[in-house]
Amino acid sequence: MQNSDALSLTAALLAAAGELTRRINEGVVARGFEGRPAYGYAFTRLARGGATVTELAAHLGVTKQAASQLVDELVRKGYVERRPHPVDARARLLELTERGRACTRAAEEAAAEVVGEWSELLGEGEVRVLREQLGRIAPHGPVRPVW
Amino acid sequence: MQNSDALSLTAALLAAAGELTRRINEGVVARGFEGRPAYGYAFTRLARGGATVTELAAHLGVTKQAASQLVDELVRKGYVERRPHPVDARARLLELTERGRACTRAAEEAAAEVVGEWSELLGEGEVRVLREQLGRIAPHGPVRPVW
DNA sequence: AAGAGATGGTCAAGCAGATTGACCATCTGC
DNA sequence: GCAGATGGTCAATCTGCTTGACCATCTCTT
Repeated sequence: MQNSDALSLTAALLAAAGELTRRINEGVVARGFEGRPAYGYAFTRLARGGATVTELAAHLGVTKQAASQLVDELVRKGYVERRPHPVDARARLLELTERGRACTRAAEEAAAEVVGEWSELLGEGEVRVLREQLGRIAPHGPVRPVW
Repeated sequence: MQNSDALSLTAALLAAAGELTRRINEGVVARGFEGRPAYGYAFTRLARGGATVTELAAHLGVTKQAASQLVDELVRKGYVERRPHPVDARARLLELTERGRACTRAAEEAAAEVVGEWSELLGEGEVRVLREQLGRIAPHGPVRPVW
């Protein structure tokens, strides 16, 4: 294997990830929600039961201040609520509103649409293999690309 | 296929792309070059003969002003030279310096190192299939992820 | 040959999303 | 019950990018 092939794999990964992210965002917007891709990564964390700002920050790989600003935005747009934490009076439990859950579903639909196209191209089994292999090579990769 | 699986494929793609990008950058730094991941995408364009700022901007998917600022930085650090364009007096031809080419080689080595690990995990053939499939599903994807 | 519009590039100002640093309230362990 | 750790916010700042304005040069049409 040539060294330069390794860079082309990087480019292919970034192209595929970028394309998918872009089209999910488009699909979400087309379904009547406003947002930027970062929302999705917050939603996937919040969807499995609430989280604190600090937990969300860790999930996103940003400071808690940055996560807090994002949450401000999500609250302002009606996707998330800040509720008192049941056992820790310092903390607040972030929870998706009904609209937040609807937006999550819209993202899933949009993603499924694109992946559906890919399945037609490669076959459904191949796409499944792709996901499994990606999971094996970067099980703890960052949720968002570094650059 | 469940809709939610489509999002997990997105996450896996982003994780793998982010991990690879991060490790290439680490490897480049470890080899004595300073930079951020964006450099690499500029280098790959400049490596195949020079380019103008406008062409570089198109390659990177940013405005020509942003590309010009990046080039300022690359020139300041000694990776790139602005030379007069042979046939167009408005334009300038950007070219990698010897140091710029060395940095490109360092990135290729670093990338090959990571991909080598992946080959041990999946097998070399599987990695090649991975690259080909990614190329098929997003042949015109953006060089950098949208978010 | 010349003028109009397109194009390459830069300067300047502003914005968005992130960071660092300081701070307060509350929790936890000795 | 006190000391230190932790959750969260406010404020200031930074970085990378955008938009808008502008000049020099190219290209097309006549």
